[in-house]
Order: sequence, then C-alpha cells, then structure tokens
Amino acid sequence: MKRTHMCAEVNENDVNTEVVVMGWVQKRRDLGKLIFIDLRDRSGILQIVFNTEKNSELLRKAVQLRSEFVVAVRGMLVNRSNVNPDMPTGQWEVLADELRILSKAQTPPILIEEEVDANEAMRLKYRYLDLRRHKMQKNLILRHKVAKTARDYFDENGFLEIETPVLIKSTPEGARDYLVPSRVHPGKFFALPQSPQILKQILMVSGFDRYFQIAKCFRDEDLRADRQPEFTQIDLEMSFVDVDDVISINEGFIRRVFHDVLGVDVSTPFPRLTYKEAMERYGSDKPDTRFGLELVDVSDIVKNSGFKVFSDAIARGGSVRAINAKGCGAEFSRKEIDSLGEYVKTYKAKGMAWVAVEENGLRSSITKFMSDDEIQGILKRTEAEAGDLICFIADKNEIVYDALGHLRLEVARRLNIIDDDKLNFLWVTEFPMFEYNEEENRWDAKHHPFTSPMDEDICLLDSDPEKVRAKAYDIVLNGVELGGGSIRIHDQDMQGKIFKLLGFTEEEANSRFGFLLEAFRYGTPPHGGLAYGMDRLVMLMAKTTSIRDVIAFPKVQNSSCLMTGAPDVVDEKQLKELKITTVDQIGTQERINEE
RNA sequence: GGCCCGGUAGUUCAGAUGGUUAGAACGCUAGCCUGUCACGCUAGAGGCCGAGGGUUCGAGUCCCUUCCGGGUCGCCA
Repeated sequence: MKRTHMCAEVNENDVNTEVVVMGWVQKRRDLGKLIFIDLRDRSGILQIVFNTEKNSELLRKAVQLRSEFVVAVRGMLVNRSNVNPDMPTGQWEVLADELRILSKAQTPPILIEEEVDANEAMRLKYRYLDLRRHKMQKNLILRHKVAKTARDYFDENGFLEIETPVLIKSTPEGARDYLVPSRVHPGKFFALPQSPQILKQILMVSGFDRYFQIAKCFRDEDLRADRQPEFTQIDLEMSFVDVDDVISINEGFIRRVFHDVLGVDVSTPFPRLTYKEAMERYGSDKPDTRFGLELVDVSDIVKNSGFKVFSDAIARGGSVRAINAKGCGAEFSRKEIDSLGEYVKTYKAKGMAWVAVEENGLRSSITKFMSDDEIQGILKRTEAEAGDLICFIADKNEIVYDALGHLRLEVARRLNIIDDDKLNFLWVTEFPMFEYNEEENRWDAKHHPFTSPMDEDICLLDSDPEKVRAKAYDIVLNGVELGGGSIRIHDQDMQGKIFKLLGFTEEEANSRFGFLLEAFRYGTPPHGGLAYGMDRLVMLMAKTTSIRDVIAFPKVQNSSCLMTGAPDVVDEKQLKELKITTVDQIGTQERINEE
C-alpha cells in the first residue's frame, strides 16, 4: 500500500475516491459491530470506520487496535452521516476496506492529548511521545518556518550563510566554556563556541561583507526557563555599517518573519530607548512596555526627610524611587503588601516602604516620619489617586532599579494587566561600555571587548570610563531580550586601548585573541552585527513561556537529558586515549599508593 | 551554592488536627453495544505514598538526611 493522503489533507474532491492513509491510532471507539478509529499523523486527525455489514472479517481485525498502534488503512473517503463540526476533517471519514497493523504499541505512559498537564519530567523522559502532541508538532513546525524565513530573508538581502567551527579555541571571558579534550594533543582542549562572535568578525576581515548563520551555541551555566546549555542563534554580521544600518535590516527581518510565519503585521521602526532611559523609566534594560507603572524618582523631595532610610540612601549617593501601583491600595490586603516587600528582597532591596491612598486619608508604613510637604510632593509626583498604592525603594541606584523593575512586573502580573496580544518591540541603545567588577576590582566589558565606544564618548575613555557609552543595542520584545549586538572596533589602536582599560596586559590579549588582533592588521572594514536567541524568538511566537517547548530534546535544570541519560560515564578506554583521569580515580590511586 | 514549590495507582490529583482496609478521574483489562467522536453500560486489575533514618503504641501525614522535577537569586562577556 502506498500512502495517498495525509490525514487532514483530504478534501471534497477526494470524496468517493479510494484513499490510503497511515498513522497512529489516536482513539478507538468500539460500538460492537461498528468501530471508529481516529487516525493521527502530523497533519491532523481523520476518522476511519469499520462496519461489520461491510466487512466482518476486517472488523475483527480492528478490534485488536489499541492506542498508538501504527496502521495503514485503505478505503473510500465518504461524507459522514453525522458531521463533527469540531473537527477540521469532521465531514468525512474513511470507510475501511483494508487494514494493516504496521506496528503494535505498548500502552503509552503519558496520554497523547492536547490537554495533558503531564509532569514535565515525564514529558521529557518520553519526549518522543510528548512530541506526538499537536501542540508540540505545531511548535517545531513554527520553528522550522522561522529558520526558513531567516534563510530566505537574509539571502535576499545579500547575506551568505557560512558555517563556523564548533571545535574552537577557548577565549575565556563571559560564560563558562564547554570543553572537549583533544586526543591528538594530550592535555589540550577545544572549547565549544558561546557564539561565533570572533569568527564572524574574521569573516568580515575576509571580505564576505554580509554573513549570517543559524548557529548552535554552548554555555556551561545554570539553566532557566529561557536558558539552555545549548541553544541556537540567528547570527549575522555586516561590513561598512553603523548602528542604524544594522537596526534597519533587522527591523525588516522581524517584520518579515512575523508576517510570513504568523501572518501578523508588525509596524516599524521600533521605538528606541537609551539604556539610561530604560533604567530610569522601567528599572530594566529589557523593559516590558505593554503596561505603565513607570518608575518615579522622588529623591529630590525626600533628600532631607526625617525618614532616615530615605535621606541616608540619598546621602550615600543612591536614590529613592517609587511606582504607583494603580488601584492596589484598595485591592491589596496588608498581607499582600507585605508579600511585595518580601518579593523585593530577592533583588537585594532591604525593604519596601509604601503609602496606600484611601478616600479619607493615607494608610502607610512611613508617613509618620515625614513632613506634609514631602507627602504632598510625593503624591503629586506619582499622580496618586484614591485607591492607589505607592511603593518605594531606597538604596544604591543599581538595587533600586533592579528591585523596582521586578516589582513593576510582579504588580502587573498580580493585577493581570498585561495584554498577551500586544507585540511591543523596542531597541535599547547606548549601553554603557564598561561595568565595574567589585570582586576583581576592575572594569569589565558590558557587552564584549570588541564593542566600539560611541564616537562622542571616546574622549572620556581615560577620564571617566563609567560614562562611556557603547555602540551596542539589544532588541527586546515584551520584556524579553530577543537579541543583541554592536558595532565592533576595527581600529587596532582603539582595540589596544580598550584591552588596556579592561586590564589585559599585551601578553594576555595576545594569548587570548592574538589571532584576531593579527587578522585586524591586514585591513579591516568597519563592521557590526547582531545575534538573536532563536529559541526565545520562537518561544514568544508560539506564545509559550519556556524555550523547552520549542526545542525537540531539551535538557533539564541540572543540564542532563532525561530521555538519553546524558551526560554519562564513558569507557575507561576512551579516557585513556584522551589521557584523562577523573578526580575520583586520582583519589583511588592516592589511596592505593598510601596503602 | 542560597531561597521557594512539588514528588501518593500507568497518568493527573485528593488525602485538617498522626489512628484500623490509602481514594477519585482518566487510562488499562474483560464482557455487552451499528453512528460514535470526552461514546455508553457492567465487571475487574492496578500502590515499597521518591529513598534512607528518626520520633511515636501507631507515620502518606511530624522531624532529619538524601535523590528527582520546576521556579528564582547568584551565574549567563
């Protein structure tokens, strides 16, 4: 038998013709002398009917069918007497003439149903069953379409897809590397790329002008709902460009991918926020602008306040900022307000002061310490009305932003005011070039050490490195960092200066990035680019909240794969070839030696 | 590494204050049923209550340790 149709791809024109369909038994409804089968393939579900009047022999065979058997069915596609309006193929069914059981199946440990809320561990252990679910198939089909659209779009815009190696030189900095031992060079290791960053820059030196790649990347760090140890970037780089060129080609891509894959029209250009503005208004460098609750700085009002928590924070160079949680004063109990106070402690805030505005007065933890002028000033600045709850954080700016930025999101979630249908794209630009590393007592690159400073800030490099802004940009969708990039340094002298500022000696810079620095000596075009977290992009397009839902075989929080059991021990022989001894073995060896 | 939530039939869950024989739904097995599509009806099987230790006359329930899954902080140039 040769398959003629996918289950859900039959139509009126096929009625009264013979079809052959193959797939999995989704459901058997046995009425005695009449058996219905819902047959499922990746296209959908089609009902098969076995009728004793037509073929009693065949019906006896159909009795054996169970969930997830793989079968082939030949028969006439007919109009149903009882149409099922809830099913895309509900007006037809196949009147079976022949049934072949291609493969029997054990009863599956999880049900292949849309409404499964099976435990995720169970889903991941039996991932092949979980992936049979329509929703998961839809997600992976969506992912395929995103990848295809990326290839089409970038190809049409003159980008070349070029593969870069997966076994590369470790350039420590940033995330922890995954290492691969070399058999040929005992004691030496390859690293898996955290991103193709340096290699794509070298492709610019080679004159490829526009490069892109759908690249696997690896970072040996702890997992989150939106972070896996191996993930996929849509990575691109362009020569002879500045910030606006990169932004514009990427706005085109986003417009295209949402249009082609989801049929949604996204309007461009996207709003741009500087890093400074994003932090001051939203307390985050990846603000969710689908709702208000913006941060308000009240430092000037309370700098001399009798409430020492406020005045002291400001005296120490910090600030006091607030959000007006509209309606929460009326809505939240004391217990709920206190739980917000607990919530901000996650972000190192020592506490949360609050004022609930009521019809006939204020309910508050702090007003007794403050003057009327201060209180009135705050209410005016925060545009407080009866029913509102003003929440304050006083601390170092860094903590104030972080705590209030997260509090803002938490309040919005509790108030359920986030519109899931919105697609709020924006660019965050003008990131600081450096951030101070308290532990190591030096400046680190906020993006990476090849990021170009903004032209107008170059004069500040020596005097005020903290004030230098970079030609770096992130693209944000609904509070999720979708991607980021920068214009790179193409000038050797500037690169040397930046390395020096980052505290690299010449030898260190050479041993880490020598090959790149050398490449730059042979004629380097100005260049820049961007990389998307493809998993996150697909996750948001699929309207799910975990990238595990758009990755076929994801890993769990401890970086293992529940289906295959990776990572696992390997043969002694393999280790021997690699000249690798594990600490456990060393321990054993030492114990043996001691005895 | 820290904090929070969870782990009870195959699956999803319920099991106040410790108390005799641990329940439900779905799934599964068998029988009946010719228009079902959450098919229906009848009967049935199925449990080291994650693991180990402790308290107690008695532990699914309380305590300690540990393992597993999720969220989060740190981490993620």
